[in-house]
Amino acid sequence: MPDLMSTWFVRTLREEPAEAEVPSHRLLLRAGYVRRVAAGGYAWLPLGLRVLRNVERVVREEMDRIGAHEVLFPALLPREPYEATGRWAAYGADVFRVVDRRGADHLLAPTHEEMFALLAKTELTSYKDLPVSVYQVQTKFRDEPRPRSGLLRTREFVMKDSYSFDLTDDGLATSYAAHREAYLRIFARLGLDVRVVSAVSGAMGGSESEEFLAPTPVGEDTFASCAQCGYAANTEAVPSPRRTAPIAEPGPVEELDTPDTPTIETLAAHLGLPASATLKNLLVVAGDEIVAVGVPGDREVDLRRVEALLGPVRIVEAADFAAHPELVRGYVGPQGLAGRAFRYVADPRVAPGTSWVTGANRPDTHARNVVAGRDFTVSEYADVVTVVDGDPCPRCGGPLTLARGVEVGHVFQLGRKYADAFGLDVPGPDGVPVRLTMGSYGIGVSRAVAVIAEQHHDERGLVWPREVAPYDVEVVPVGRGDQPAHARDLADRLADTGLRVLVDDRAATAGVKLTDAELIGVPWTVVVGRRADEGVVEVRDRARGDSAEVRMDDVVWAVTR
RNA sequence: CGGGACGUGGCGCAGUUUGGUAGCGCACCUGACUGGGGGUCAGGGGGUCGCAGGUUCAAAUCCUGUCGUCCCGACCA
Repeated sequence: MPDLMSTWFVRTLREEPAEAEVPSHRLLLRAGYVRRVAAGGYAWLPLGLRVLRNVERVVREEMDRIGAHEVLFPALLPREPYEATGRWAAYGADVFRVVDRRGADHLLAPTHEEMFALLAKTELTSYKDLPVSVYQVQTKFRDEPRPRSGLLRTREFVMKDSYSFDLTDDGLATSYAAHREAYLRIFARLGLDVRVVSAVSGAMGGSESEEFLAPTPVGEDTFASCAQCGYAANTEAVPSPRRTAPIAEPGPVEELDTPDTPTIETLAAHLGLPASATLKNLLVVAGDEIVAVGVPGDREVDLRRVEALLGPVRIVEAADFAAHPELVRGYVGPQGLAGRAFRYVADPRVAPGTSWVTGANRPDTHARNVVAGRDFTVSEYADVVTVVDGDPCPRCGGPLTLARGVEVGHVFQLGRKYADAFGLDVPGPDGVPVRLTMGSYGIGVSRAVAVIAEQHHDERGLVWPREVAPYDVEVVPVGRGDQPAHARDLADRLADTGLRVLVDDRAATAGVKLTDAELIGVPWTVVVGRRADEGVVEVRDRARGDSAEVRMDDVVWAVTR
């Protein structure tokens, strides 16, 4: 049976909701797909729910195709398993915690690695049970610091998460590859343009990890790609090139009188040197330790990457300088840190043998010919700089291009982190216990709906890909004569063939109905108008924007071609 | 959490500077006309001005506090 718009309780909005900035948010609100309930919380209205279900259907079909088994866990989980892996503490403020009437701690699950590992522990009793992959489509909760951009970043969202269990590293690689392929099929079917990029694993732990980023200007992630060799990575995962040789044989360290040059810009201007010849030293506080981070002066320190290395940090403040008189604000140099207890983390460009102009640890004084490995020691090399457009590709050296994207999927080779935490073993063929290895794989299902809208819209409204569209066809009667009756009749016939049909039988003007049809974005609109009595209607293709006059008997053919 | 903006009928906004009858557009209801691109005319209903306290003869407007929302930064599907 076709659905009738006249009986709907949902209305389209003529004006832009003030709260919405990004296109997907604006259009999903205006077209009546969702309504906001709280910051980062949305109600799915009938149209939106149909799209969400379609995305879920595609995800399930492709997960089932690689042999994964669907289950469903609660979102409300006990504290203990998360204690075992250390994530009760590690997740910090990002997890919603609830206390029950007996005073016991629970959490609203941000992800389910622990629970699936425990399920595997009780259910998998032999090497013969492996490999196996299990998944669920389930609501996740994360107390995001800042919900944003409508459905792109919410505090409650639908995620497909799956987990693979293998006996060997090779097996894990195979399971990982199967998921990766399934993800590519899923996103292709959803009509999403995605890039697979190398990623850092973050809170999940594990080694190999790739993100599926959907390029869009409103994306929160920045990724780098190389047109020459196809390399692509989240900028947080792009390694810095190691500078190989010093430019010339450096002389001894020489102090320079450099008054009023506390910044790299003022210093470079004063000396007439490029900023890249200087060594910038950023001091951060990690825990109760001060760590110096050294990068070429023309580079920005990426604090996210520093935090990936050191945990949460803050930039030193006046009080820290007061507590450490040997640190001269604006004139810090690593040679002065030698012999003191400071950790010195440096970009690989600060390679042994390279020579720098840097602070002399005295007010208004810098030093030149300061050589890494001779005059100071780097305690640890790490990728801590912000990657910029045009940086060399770590694989082929070609120029990298930066672009923004939204993460719609992420695949991890977790390894044995969770298996170790729970003692996840099964007897092998020889009866000796084998420690399992895990992978974990996520797709942001509700986010995908927004990202599809982000990638598929025009100035008139949404333009859904066929597979996820709430309906296949919208039938719009225009005219007061026999058109409404013809429209109902045609809609019934279309629905009988299995098409999902919406009829705009509202008592509205043609303009309102046609404008709404474009806003709602169903792939095909059938306008039953002037020539309905002759059995001729107009079939419009929302994506291509064209239309054709078609005999009513041929509409099914026209919209399924 | 740091920075910025904003809370006034369902939606979009004005009114706040300089305190004095709460207003406009859309939407909604009734009637008539119109009928292939958000149509016209006439009539109508609907608002604790986020909340609490304070100042004042009088507060949407001034003061204090508080809650909420959005945007920019640090985290993730």
